[in-house]
Amino acid sequence: MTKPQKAGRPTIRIVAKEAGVSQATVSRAFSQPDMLTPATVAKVLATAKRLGYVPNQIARALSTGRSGNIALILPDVTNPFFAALMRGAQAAAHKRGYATFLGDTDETAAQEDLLLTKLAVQVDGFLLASPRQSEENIRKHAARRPLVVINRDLADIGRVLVDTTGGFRDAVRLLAELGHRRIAYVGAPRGSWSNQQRAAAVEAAGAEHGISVHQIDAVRPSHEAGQACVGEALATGATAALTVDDVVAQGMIAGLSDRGLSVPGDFSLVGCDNVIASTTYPQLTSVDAHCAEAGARAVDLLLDSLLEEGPLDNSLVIPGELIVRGTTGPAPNPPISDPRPTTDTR
Amino acid sequence: MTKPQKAGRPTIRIVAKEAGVSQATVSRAFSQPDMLTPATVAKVLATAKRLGYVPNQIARALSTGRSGNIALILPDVTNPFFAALMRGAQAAAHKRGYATFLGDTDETAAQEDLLLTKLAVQVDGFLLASPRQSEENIRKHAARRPLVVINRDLADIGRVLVDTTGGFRDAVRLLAELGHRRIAYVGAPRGSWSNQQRAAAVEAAGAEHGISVHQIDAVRPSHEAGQACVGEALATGATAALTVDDVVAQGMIAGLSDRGLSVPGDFSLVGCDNVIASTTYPQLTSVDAHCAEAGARAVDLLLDSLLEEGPLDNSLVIPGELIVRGTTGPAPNPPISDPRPTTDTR
DNA sequence: CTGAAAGCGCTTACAG
DNA sequence: CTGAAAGCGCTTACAG
Repeated sequence: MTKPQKAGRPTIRIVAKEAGVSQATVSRAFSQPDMLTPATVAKVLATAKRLGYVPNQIARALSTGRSGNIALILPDVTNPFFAALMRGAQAAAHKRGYATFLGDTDETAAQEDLLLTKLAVQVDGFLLASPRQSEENIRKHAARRPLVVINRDLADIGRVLVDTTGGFRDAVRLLAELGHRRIAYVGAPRGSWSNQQRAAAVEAAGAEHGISVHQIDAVRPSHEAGQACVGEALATGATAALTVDDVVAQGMIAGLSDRGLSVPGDFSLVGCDNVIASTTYPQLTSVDAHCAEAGARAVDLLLDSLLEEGPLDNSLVIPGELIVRGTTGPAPNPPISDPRPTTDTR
Repeated sequence: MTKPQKAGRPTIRIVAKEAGVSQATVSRAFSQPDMLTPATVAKVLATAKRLGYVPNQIARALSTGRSGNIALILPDVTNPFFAALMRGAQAAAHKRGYATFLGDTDETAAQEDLLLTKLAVQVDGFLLASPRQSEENIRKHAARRPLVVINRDLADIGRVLVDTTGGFRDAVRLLAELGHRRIAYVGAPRGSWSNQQRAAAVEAAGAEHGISVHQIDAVRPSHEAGQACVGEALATGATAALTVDDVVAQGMIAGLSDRGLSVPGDFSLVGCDNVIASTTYPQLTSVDAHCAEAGARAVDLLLDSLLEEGPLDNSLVIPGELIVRGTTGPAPNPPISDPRPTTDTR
């Protein structure tokens, strides 16, 4: 086996010989220039540039134990929330000189575990978004490598939490003021922290305003699942729904329109994340989850922790607030009923 | 500086001592087990497992020159086309034991160049999707590392091309049959291969069917840009538009609805990619770009090429076909005119 | 089939 | 401020 592409790249030794200094000096010119005379640094850097020398990260990593990489593990890049999160995280990492591995777990705990294990040696730390895994397992991985969790509340583990409680409470209040008396909350996956948090907020706010809340579990936070939930929502007599994310809400718009029902005339809808919300038609009323910011702040938390000793135990809460757009309106009077209650939407 | 987390991980030496064999034998038990007695392999693997030993990829990479990593460089993960592409690529790479770096270039050539340079030493090859960079630059990088380009046609460089020509021709024919006589093509970015290909297909098919085609450049392939193009499209007297992707088409739906115009009653629309097409309202008629498949096949091409000698020169064309949904209908008679021709949509 | 040893390209105490 | 040398954890000709 030939070692691919080795031929062309100059090593530290070549540069040292060419510049008439030792390897150590070349190394220092790049990593600790203040240890050297400005003149030496200049000389080394100049010949390095002339030869096209770039420090080999892999060798550096083996020697120092630091790779300059992080990994972002998430359930599904195709979900706009995670895409935005990733964009924010990648940009923040790049700004601080780190490269980013991506691991898409396809919403499964097993893939999550596998990726965390496999990438461990190649990264200085992990970002784990909306983990589907057991707490015990997460702690096991966190003990091995610095790890920041996004949207899961685990004591003593670095975490960034988007707290949408306030936004959902405001949304319920808005619906109450608009005259809605029965509402639904559509969530998924059942075990996810974000979902539980939002469900609880809706429940509490519903009680406070004296309106009844029906909880619906979607199979997955997807467009299809949202569409498929419309029948159940209508069957409860709800005139409005809040959903775990905008994708599900958008699915519900489609499901309602399948039945000839329009939003917000016949039914009101509130989504969450605010990433595709402004692109749907009609534009979604949504709780802003500050996705990109959450990703960037998680990177900061992780990289800051790398500079210090001791375990990583910072948590950061980003409040998510309600953004009112075009899918919330007065309750219909009388409440509409499902025009095709017996038909499966699939 | 303490070397982070080094303490816990057993090395090959520990395993060798514990199993009573040499380091070479432990190494071979993992990478070339058929060189050893089954009994030896079993013994080594057992003690490795007992000690929790996992081969250190970094050390392996330094020694062999192969990292087991690839990088996917793309303009914007937030664009559903690229998100789907990435998902396909990452899954295919993972299936073959490779980890994937992600580089988001924010649609700029400079970031693209930077990421390609910085990641070079850490990867065995690159996937470069819809490059915004000069051909010369791409060739420079391709000479350094195996590289497969997606949606750019560069002779002698490995590439996967989604050929949507047929789909766009069919779309124009469909519009002609529906009675449309003036249509628009809305594209971006101007220099992109996909955009040029689609623009040319629409132009040619328009000529063939005797209908006039007006070309519009959107600033960026985004929802906002699509929305902003509606005025220009209506001003040309077009009754239908084809767009470079679904996001732009969705933006046009919004822009039309801003003016009280409905789709497909007042205006017909054809998008491309078919990734969010089924989630828009109304559902978009779109040309399927087989995004996930393109990503997966590009990975296969790249990894296959790593096994052989010589330069990488395979190209693969994936045809994209028209999927008719709800945004294409008969031409309005007479053609509608812009209800607010002088107002800026922004 | 197995081992001893050199080497991958860096970094970093330790001297001077 | 600079250098000689050991070491990071593997792999792989080369012997036997």
